[in-house]
Formats: sequence, C-alpha cells, structure tokens
Amino acid sequence: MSVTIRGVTEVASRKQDRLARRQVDKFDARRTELAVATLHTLAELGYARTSLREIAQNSEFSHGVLHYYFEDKRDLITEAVRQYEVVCVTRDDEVVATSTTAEQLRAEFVAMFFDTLGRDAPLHRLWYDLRNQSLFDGSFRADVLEIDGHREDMVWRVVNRYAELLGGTPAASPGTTYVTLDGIFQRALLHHFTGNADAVAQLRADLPAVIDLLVSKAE
Amino acid sequence: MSVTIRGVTEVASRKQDRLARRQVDKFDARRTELAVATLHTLAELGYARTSLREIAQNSEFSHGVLHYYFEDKRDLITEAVRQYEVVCVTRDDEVVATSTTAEQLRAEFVAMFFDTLGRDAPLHRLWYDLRNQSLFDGSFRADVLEIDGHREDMVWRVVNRYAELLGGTPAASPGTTYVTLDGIFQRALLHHFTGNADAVAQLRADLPAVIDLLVSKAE
DNA sequence: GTTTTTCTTTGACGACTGTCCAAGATTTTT
DNA sequence: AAAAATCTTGGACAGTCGTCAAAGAAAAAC
Repeated sequence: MSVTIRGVTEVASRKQDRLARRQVDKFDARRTELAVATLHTLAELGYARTSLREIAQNSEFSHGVLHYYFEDKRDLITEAVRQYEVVCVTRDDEVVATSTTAEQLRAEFVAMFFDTLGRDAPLHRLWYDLRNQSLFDGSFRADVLEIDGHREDMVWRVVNRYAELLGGTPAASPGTTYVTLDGIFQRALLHHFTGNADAVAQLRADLPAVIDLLVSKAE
Repeated sequence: MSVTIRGVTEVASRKQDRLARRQVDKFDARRTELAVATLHTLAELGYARTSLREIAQNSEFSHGVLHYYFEDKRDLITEAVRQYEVVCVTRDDEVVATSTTAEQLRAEFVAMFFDTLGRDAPLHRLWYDLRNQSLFDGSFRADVLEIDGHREDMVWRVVNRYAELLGGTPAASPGTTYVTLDGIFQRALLHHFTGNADAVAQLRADLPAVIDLLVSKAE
C-alpha cells in the first residue's frame, strides 16, 4: 500500500513538475521574447528615450503585458541587457578556431571587427549607453561588469592566440589590451554614425599595426 | 552739418553699442551661470534623469527663467556641454610645459591622470554619457566631435613631447594614441564608481608601461 | 461542456515632463 | 520721481511616464 501510494504520489508530483516546468518554460520564452523587443527598442532610441509603451509597440502585445512578465522597468531592461550578451558576445571564437596562421587570424579579426561594426551598429551603441548608465545607476552594474569581463576574455583569447602563432608574447595586460581595442571600436562607432567613412577606413587601416603593437614579436 | 549729424549719430550709436554690449555681457554671464548649474546637475544625475526643474533647483532661480535665457532644453544642454570643455579640457598642458625629463613628464602625467579621475569623476562620467548620447541624437554631435578632437590633441602633445624627451618617436597615430589612453580612463572610471580601488591601482601601475608602448624608443 | 487557471487588453491613476504666459519685482532710462 | 525696459516668479497647459487593476479572451483541467 505504501508502495502504491508512493507510486501514485510520485507520478502525480512528476506530472505536476512536468506541467510546472512547461509553464515555466513558456513563461520564460515570453520573457525573453519581450526582452528582445526591448533590446531592439533600446538600440534604436537609447536608454533615455525608451518607454514601456514604445517597447510594447515593437512587440506584438500591448503595454500592460510587460507588468505581467516583469516586476518593473528595471527588471525588464536588466533582462534585455542579459539578452545583449547572448546575442552579441559570442562571435570571435570562430576566428580563433579557424585561423591557422598569424596573418590569417589578424586579417579575419579585423574583418569581423568592422563587419559587426557596420551590421550591428545600433546594438553596439546601446552597449556603450548601458555601460555608461551603470556609472549613474548601480542597478545594471553587476551585469555590465560581467559582460565587460567576457568581452575582455574574448579579446584576450584572440590576441593571445595571435602572439602564439607569431611565436611571441602579449605586450600588455588583458585589461589594457581589451581597453585599447574597445577604444578603437568606440571611436569607429562614433565616426560610423557621423557618416565619416574615411575616418572608419583609416581606423581599419591602422588596426593591424595596433594589434602588432600589442604583442612582442620574437625575432 | 553732415559732420555734426554724423558725429551725433556716431556718439549715439556708440553709446547704444556700449549699452547693448553690456546687456549682452550680462545676458551671457547669466547664460553661463545657468549652464554651469546644468553641468553639475547632469554630472550628478546623468542625461536621462536630468529635468529642467532639477537644474533650476541647483541654481538660485526658478525653473521658468531657463526659457528666458535658453530657447529650449537642447539649447541649454548644448551650452552646458560647451562649458564642460572650458572647465575640463585645459589641464595637461602645464604638465608638458613644466616637465624637463621624460620620467618626470610621464610621472606627472600619470599623477594628473588619476588625480582628475578621483576629483572630477562625476564630470567625466557625464562626458562619456554625452558622447554616447550623440550616437542617438545628432544635436550635440558637432560639439562632441570638437571636444573629442581637443582631447586627442592634448594627449598627442603629451605623448609627442614624451617621445621627444626620450629621443624616440610616437609608435601609433594620434587617434590610436588618444583612444588607448581614453579607454584606460574610461575603465578606471568604471572601477572607480564600482568602488574597486584595487583595479584602479592596477591600471595606475600599468599606465607607465602603456605610455612606453606608445613610443618607439631610440637605443 | 463546464469550470478554473492563465494570459492579454484597455483604461485609469498620480506624478512628472518641457513649454509658455501673465503678473510681479527689479533695474535702467528719461 | 515717473516711465520704460528688463528680469524673475509661479502656476497652468498638454503630453508622457511607470504602474496598476478590472474585465475580457484564451487555454487548460476536469
């Protein structure tokens, strides 16, 4: 009897769990769906001008639904920031994996660098907007620091592998290396939105030399 | 007669000019006074959260007066951005002028770098906020680009002089040089507001080596 | 097929925004 | 001292904001 009861309750609880999990999955799916809509709105308007109603218009729901899936605006935007990471921060590793020579790695990195600049420019300006926002409002700071760390790791893997292929060693710390390339990206973004294609091209032409500057070649 | 008339009208117009000029001076004095109040409010709250009433509370006037001296909010903020330049972008030249050896120049630059980081942190985070804002809204873009250019020139003068004192030449373009040091500053600012003093200290320790990286020493 | 739960819409709320204006205070001119 | 020009105030305006709740629609459970 105890066996039967145990069996029944197990089945029952398992079924319940499965249902609950399905519910949760569905709930989470909507959450990320709305977070993605938020991300696109933010990328288009910037943090300062993004309102909940505008976000809702970029989705297929009305504005009230946002408070069903998110506690408040901060919760929603935080989730959008996390989505940014998923969307945008896992890209250069392919370059590292597929390149077999130093020149190839460097060339493909430069290509990818300016490719994502042109393709995802609005998303990238949002990233810098949110990173700066975290200087005024501590809410996103933890997520921002985490994403920034991942970006640093990513850059470091590339430069490290480049040094390896070149038979040398990195010339600067991971932080300095990241900050240098990130600074170039930021400046290219500024000129991109200014419509100054020449300046962007100049940065592209300079980038290989900068990368070389960041590694100490062996003779 | 024509002489007298000319004389009279000249005197009259001169007097009028003088008065008009005094008026203009007074008018402009108030403008910059209010622009400075705006600057401090922006530095404290960030662009997204700064309202006209908040600005007025940081001055000794009521909110209505802002529309007497400024056309609209954008006009006011643009003027505040220009004030930022006056307040904050004319500082390293002393370092260049007073230093007589390479080590001294480098040391004083590093000292000043982290001194202004600690002292004017809110103002600097505002700068980055506004620079990013210009990626979404073209209004400030011209002023932003101008200020960015001045910052670049400033950094370039320092690094150039350092290379000179060292008997070498700069290793990167002015743009790359600026962007590298600016990136370090931005990162230091982020860690400053995070309260991560260790990370700031690490950046300070690394900075001299980065500067050396930016110049090709002669042997 | 009916009940119960889950999801979505819609409209309202109080607070806050930039802008404008009439009226008062202050200064300058005559 | 009177008049005119200038400056400043404080409130009203239309709009937008984030938030919430009641009611309806859809889906799930029975």
